[in-house]
Amino acid sequence: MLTWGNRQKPNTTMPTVKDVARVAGVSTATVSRALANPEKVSEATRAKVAQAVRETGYSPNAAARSLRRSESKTIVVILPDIANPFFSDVISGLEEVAHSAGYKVLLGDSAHDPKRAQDYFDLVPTNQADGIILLTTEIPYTLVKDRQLKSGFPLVMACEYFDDLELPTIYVDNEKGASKAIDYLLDMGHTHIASISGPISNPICRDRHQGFLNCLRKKQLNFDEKYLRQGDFSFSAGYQQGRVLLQMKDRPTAFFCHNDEMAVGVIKAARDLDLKVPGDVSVVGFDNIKFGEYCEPELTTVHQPREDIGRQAMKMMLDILASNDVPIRQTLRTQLIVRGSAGAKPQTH
Amino acid sequence: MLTWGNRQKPNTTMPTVKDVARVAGVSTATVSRALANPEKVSEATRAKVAQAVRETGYSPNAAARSLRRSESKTIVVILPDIANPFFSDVISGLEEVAHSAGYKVLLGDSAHDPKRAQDYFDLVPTNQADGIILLTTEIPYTLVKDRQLKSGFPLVMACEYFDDLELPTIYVDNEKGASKAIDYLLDMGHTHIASISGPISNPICRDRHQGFLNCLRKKQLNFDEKYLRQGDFSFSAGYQQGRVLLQMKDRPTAFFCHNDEMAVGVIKAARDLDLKVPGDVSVVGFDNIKFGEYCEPELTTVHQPREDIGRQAMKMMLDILASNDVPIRQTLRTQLIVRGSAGAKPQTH
DNA sequence: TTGAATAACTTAATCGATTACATTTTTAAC
DNA sequence: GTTAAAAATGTAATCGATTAAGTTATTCAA
Repeated sequence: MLTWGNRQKPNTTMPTVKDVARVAGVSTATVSRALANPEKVSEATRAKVAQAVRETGYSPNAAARSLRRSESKTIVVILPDIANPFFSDVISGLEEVAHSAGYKVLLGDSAHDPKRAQDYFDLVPTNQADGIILLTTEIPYTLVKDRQLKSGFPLVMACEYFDDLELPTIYVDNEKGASKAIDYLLDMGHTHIASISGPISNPICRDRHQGFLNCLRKKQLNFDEKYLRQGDFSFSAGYQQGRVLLQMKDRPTAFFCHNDEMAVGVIKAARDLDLKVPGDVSVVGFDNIKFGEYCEPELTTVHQPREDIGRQAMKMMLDILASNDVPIRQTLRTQLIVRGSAGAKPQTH
Repeated sequence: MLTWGNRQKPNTTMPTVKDVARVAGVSTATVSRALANPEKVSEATRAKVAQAVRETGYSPNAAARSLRRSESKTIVVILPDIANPFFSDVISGLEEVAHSAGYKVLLGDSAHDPKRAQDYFDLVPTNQADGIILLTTEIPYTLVKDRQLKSGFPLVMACEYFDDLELPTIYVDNEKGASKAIDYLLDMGHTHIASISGPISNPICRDRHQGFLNCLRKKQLNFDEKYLRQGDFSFSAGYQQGRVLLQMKDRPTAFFCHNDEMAVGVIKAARDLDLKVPGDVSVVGFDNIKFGEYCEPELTTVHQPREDIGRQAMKMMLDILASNDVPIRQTLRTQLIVRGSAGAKPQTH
């Protein structure tokens, strides 16, 4: 078998400021200044240094810089599950802003494991990261609480939030988002609407459910608790819970799902039970993931501006690091995307 | 508006080895050794140090350690597009192995921008990362070539590969994978099979196409070049190319797509043209993304063990860093997943 | 009890960039 | 031509952990 032979630790050590200084015939301080504060150095010297940098192929050692400056130009992003497509776009947005400000993004998949989340949090005091952006509440509360108490700890939440913690947070108005979906279903005559929620321990799920209930109340409709089911945002949770609901004697005629994957799961459950969507059952999702446009029927859903959330979150973080004031809570707008998975209430029902 | 007030740079500086040494009543060298090589320190001292660490809440400064050790315990993973669900699972696998070995994963979305890729590569010589794992060939060839020439540069490829570079690589046998799909379609009587390929500049796409052609040749069938179309692995590429092909007079009866998203795009194109899948057109994808189980019809596809690829790639990287021999090319097995999107060739055709 | 070998520590140099402080050079005003 | 102010540069300390080299303490054999 062809192998990649024993690697010799690079014998060619990288050039350092000293090398550049020697080549340019100046002191290391001048080199450093020429690079960081060019305006504090004479035209001529600047040129000499630039030339020496080119000649030597110098680029500054990040560890040394971090040590001296106590900053790493790295932001940790903690998310519950990297395989969830919802987060991809948020991350794109985060990355974009981070990169253009010279920051790197270190991704922390907490994998539903508190120990791991802890590890990632520790990167900040150890100077490996400058701040933490949380995309999940699914980590030990005390972990977050403790940091939030230290007012110097750069911590930003995005997409979700903690009820009782005053953290800079960027998310969507979930209550209103849900209302848009429910009003739409009510307008189409549905009265038996089921809800496949995310974990109700999650504040955004409670908000969405609240939006749901508000709409019913406005129409003097009661919500039947048996129509509320919890899932974990996965396809299969939607499928399973959907199946249970669809097999009830008085099955709902419409579903509101707390994310698109569960909505797609419900659609599949309906298909397996020979129920037509939207003929027999209407389904509305949340998030507007790319895939929704390609399922059958195309998914009616509530759009979240995911890249924007990412961009804003990273901006907040950079503001915090620059000691600028930052809003405690900032919400972005949702939008109902009407496609084909929800229709009029069936006559026969 | 409620804001998060000006952050005071943490006044409470972190404890250092010195602090621990003072509290424990030993030298810093002893502290360091007690933590790194406990067996070289007496039972009693070890206990004192442990206690002092607990008391002070010490945890070592990563920048200082990196500087001294010239290693960062960080691996950069460069991928073309983080929003592509194919990569999520690969990343999960990478993360898993990295984390359990005390390494962090820094994600680099090259966003199809050569400049960015360059930036990420530079993290290694500047000591911010110990190695690079490439999940794409879509970056400047010279960038990779240059590094590959330095035999000390820790570089691993996964999922894809460069034709003419001897890099440690882990991927799937694409030719064989494609053959499984095509043989299946041939067995069902199809003779007019279209191929929606990824960019043909991509070696894995050439391999897949080769597998395709081999199967035809074995059956003495010719491949009509007009049935070959290139896409960029997106839903919409599949849709567009699929639409074009399906509107031909002698439209193909089956499609082989180089990934699942394009396959789903083709299915949608067929639906829009009132063609039944698999009644009128059969479609086979590649990758076996989660979503394939939830479309209508469920997607027949070629499975790639994505998490495994990720795990193996990271293992290779760690081996390289430990100066162990590493195979130049390692392939994993694909598997044909038969679901509902491909069926017999229509009679009428 | 002595000496050699080993174990347990300590001292101090080191990694490389940054920057406070000190020194030299230039500029500009009179 | 002086001189004060401003600009440019140099010197050396610093960030915090690691570790080579040196010192002291302990063990054990004879």
